[in-house]
Amino acid sequence: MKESEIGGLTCSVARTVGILGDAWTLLIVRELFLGTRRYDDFLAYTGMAPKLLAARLRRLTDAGVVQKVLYTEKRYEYRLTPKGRDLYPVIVSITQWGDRWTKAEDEHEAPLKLTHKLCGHTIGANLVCVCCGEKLDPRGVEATQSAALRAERDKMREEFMAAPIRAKQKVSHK
Amino acid sequence: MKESEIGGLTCSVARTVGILGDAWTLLIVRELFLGTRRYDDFLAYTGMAPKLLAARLRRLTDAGVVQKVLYTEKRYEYRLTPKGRDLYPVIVSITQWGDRWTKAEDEHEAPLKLTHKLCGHTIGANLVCVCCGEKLDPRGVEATQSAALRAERDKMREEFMAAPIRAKQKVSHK
DNA sequence: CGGTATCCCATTTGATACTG
DNA sequence: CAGTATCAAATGGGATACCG
Repeated sequence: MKESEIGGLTCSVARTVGILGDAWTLLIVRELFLGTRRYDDFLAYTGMAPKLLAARLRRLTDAGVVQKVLYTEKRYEYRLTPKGRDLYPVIVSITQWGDRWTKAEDEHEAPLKLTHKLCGHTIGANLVCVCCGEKLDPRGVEATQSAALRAERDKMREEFMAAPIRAKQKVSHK
Repeated sequence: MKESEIGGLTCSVARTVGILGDAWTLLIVRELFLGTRRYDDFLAYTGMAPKLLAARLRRLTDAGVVQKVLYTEKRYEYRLTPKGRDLYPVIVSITQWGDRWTKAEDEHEAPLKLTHKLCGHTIGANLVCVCCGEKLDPRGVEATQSAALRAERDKMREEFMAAPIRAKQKVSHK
């Protein structure tokens, strides 16, 4: 399979990854949440090549995550749509994981401090069950695959096993 | 800047993205949370080339997200470390965003149903403030950059503006 | 089964220049 | 400011071979 085909799979992770799944795009999303809106600012703060930025912004607008908004006669800026703003939990989760696990020895301060306006405290974000409000962890959650997802995974596995080399190996054992 | 240098920045998002920031790696992490542990199973369920899988697994083990565990005399399997397991909020956020926004017209069922064992209900995960328990959204949170982050961003911007072409453009306006 | 190594072509990246 | 154009270099990815 090609990287570009990942977005076409049944899995929600795969589909999301098909839109956001590269480093530059995630940096762009970070910038959007920091308030960056202009082409040159994205260039300046991410350090990426113009061609790449253009391609990524097109992908994000095509996906409906970002929209081009006219802000003067002929100047556009890029803003998150509601769909894009809904990526907030994703970017916060990523940020907090980075804070917890990638901090350098001599760093005592998180690069980005998130303050919750409502209670005035620095945020530790938790992922909780909407239903009962308890914190979620892998052990407390059971994942059930839909019929469609299971079918697709089984098919991938079968195709993998049926590859010429694998098949030949099986035969050679007789 | 090169994509490979992103992980060296001050920003937590950039550092995390330096480890996880490509489509294949995120699919591998998905598989790990689904219980996949063996090399060939990763190949089968992701459809990626062996060379790429080897490179990604090495990066993940180097980063301490995954560890190789001997499960027979000479067979290794790949498991999430505590650092890796802590990626759960990231992968769940991604999954749920995909469920909400990338579902096809004729799909009525989420590909992956997450059931919270404690309360027995399908999960809708919320990101909440640890302090007051309220749901977090971009508008309710204020992001403050650390001195180090601000310095790095300013430097990037300056370097960008100082690039030969930009400088020349400024001069030409005289 | 569980990988690593190699060859090879297609695509992408990234630095820089150029344009409206 | 907001992009396109160009081009050399790197990476991707597919097939297959090979080893414990």
